[in-house]
Amino acid sequence: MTSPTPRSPGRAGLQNVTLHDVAREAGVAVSTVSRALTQPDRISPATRARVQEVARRLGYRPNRIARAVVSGRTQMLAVLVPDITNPHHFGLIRGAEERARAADRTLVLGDTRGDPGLEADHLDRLGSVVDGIVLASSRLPDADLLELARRRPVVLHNRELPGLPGVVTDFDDGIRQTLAHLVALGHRRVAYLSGPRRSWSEGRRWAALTAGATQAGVTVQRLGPFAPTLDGGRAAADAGLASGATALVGYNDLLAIGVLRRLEECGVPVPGTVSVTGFDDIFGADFCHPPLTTVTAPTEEAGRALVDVLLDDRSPDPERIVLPVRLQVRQSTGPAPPTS
Amino acid sequence: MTSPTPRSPGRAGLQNVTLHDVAREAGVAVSTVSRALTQPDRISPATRARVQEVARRLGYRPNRIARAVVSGRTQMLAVLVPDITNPHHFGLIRGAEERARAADRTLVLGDTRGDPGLEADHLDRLGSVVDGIVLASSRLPDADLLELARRRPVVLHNRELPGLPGVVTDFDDGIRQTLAHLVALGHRRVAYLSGPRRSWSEGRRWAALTAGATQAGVTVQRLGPFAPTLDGGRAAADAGLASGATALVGYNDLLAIGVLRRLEECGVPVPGTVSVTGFDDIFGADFCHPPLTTVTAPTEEAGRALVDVLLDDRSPDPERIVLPVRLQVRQSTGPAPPTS
DNA sequence: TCCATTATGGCAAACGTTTGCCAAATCTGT
DNA sequence: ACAGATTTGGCAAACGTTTGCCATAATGGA
Repeated sequence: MTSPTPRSPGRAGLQNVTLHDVAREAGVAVSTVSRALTQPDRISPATRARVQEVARRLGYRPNRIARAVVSGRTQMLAVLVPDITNPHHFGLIRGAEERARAADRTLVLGDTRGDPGLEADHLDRLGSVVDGIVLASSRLPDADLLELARRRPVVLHNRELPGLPGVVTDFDDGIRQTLAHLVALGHRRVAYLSGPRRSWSEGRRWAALTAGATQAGVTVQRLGPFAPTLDGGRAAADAGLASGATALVGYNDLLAIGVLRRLEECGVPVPGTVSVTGFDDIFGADFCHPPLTTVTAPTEEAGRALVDVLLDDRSPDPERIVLPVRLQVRQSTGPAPPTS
Repeated sequence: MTSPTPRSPGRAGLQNVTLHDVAREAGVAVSTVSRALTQPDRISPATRARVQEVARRLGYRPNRIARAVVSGRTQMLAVLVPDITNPHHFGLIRGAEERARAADRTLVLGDTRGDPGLEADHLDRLGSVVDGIVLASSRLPDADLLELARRRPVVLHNRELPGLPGVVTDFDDGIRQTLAHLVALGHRRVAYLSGPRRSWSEGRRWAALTAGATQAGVTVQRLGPFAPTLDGGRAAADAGLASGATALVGYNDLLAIGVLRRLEECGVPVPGTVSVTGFDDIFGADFCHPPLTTVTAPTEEAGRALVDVLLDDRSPDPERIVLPVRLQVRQSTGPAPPTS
């Protein structure tokens, strides 16, 4: 069973059997074949059966590209995340996929590496191909986003922009809970290990932190920015130690885990000397050493909500959903050391 | 600055400005616009400049769908992985993206969840859209893969199939190194915590293990199958302990880390009572507790090689690349306990 | 048996591009 | 100033579908 009759190669040599082939073989018009396959009620049972049989026998597969050129829809949705290797996005992706599948859409994923240039590039390529776009933690300027949204439905994750629908994690509350936890443990000097300055969530967390700090009467200083990665965390650990703070609030878990690793290497007891917290509750946060106290968010629900909002485009005005968070206390936080 | 003149909505209400619009505005033919933008040398500098100016002013974006319907190529490549949340695939994805970008292709990612049905579904939807497909650890029957390959260029990762190009990790050598390491530590009874039976790599690992075991004069038993996840590992831990083996070889790191967590909970010293190894060297393998001895493979290189092979389609015969592995010894393995 | 419905299938246009081919215009060398 | 070569831009077909519209065939009621 080698390759069968090498069908007419066409210009691309790829297209297999088309509606025309089926039509010719079945002795009917192209339109009849099309209808027999997509609107069966429109064609008599006899013809329909014959056409379907021929289509099956020839191994006909509809060309979705050609279909899209007339319908204007590809039934594909794009999800762009800044870092696909960040476990934080897993839930989002899974949730989005679940809903996309339920709505009979194909999800395509893209990784922007947190680079606005790459993000724009991806959008340029995908923009005219997909029916809608989920942008997670976009780093693009407001103007670009608005312009994009004029061409395609767009939903933002963890970025707020008047006029565009979005789903955001309740950062403020997460930071508030973290701070309350630390204060209850007796911490009075807190250092924030900041992430990418251009990131919306970074600004949001810092704002919440300063607000909460003044209210609770503790001092908080901002260190960094650091790369939101394990390596970034290693650098952040040193800065955090030098700052004299007794508690380090990391921009996210990736960074916080990097901090923990560095501290362990340096023999600094956690939480004995310094407490560490993260944000996201990613894969690994519960089995690093010590397990990380962090803020957990319902990311799968976020993914579901994002796709729901995207597909539910007959929105009166842009929908805005805020997802609740919860502080997951583990062993990386403890009472502040007695000194100070 | 609200939305500008709402352009003619068309049937889909999405298409923005087309070649026709630019042509009309610039007072030239559609074909001239097309050429001015894609083959600049073909058009006089004066006309070219005018057309480009108009295109820019109108905000023209080529419709890649329409472009694809004539060229037969979308410049998109698909990468399908069985579990996008498995850190093992990160390197592959990153490497593939790097090469795709270099070749000016767009990479779209799909998650099959290790389910042949979903995998087929994805292929059905993407098959007629992308120019080529990278299939990582495909669970599809051979026949399906061959049929798919007849329609689109396909490259397999960690699956061997005569007639199709592929890139595989040197499982045999990885298992061999693992076994040698354990034997050197004095282990004589080894248990293999197996993964999905349908997986090609599973069969491969087990074969290598039995072969190596008889040669080294140690006994090895196969437990499972277990789900290749953290939870699967928890179940595997209990089975492993009950087996009386002094060393547990996990199907992959995800499973092995699950084993470690379960053992820690149960207060079983690792490697004091039992040694544990994994495969893949994923994110987390170096900061779990204790850090995991595992086999590391050049996954980024795999990703690059896969795309290279895919694009280099003028293959005389299907290319087959085997990537070397290295045992990364950490603290989860140690001397066999003195008993026995 | 005849008229009025309804069911069925075909024709052709359309979607937004690219591209082969041709005619007109411009240039070159004498 | 003229023949030939080259450049420039337009026409129209093509890619594989979907779909509005029309003509014919089949069906129903009287």
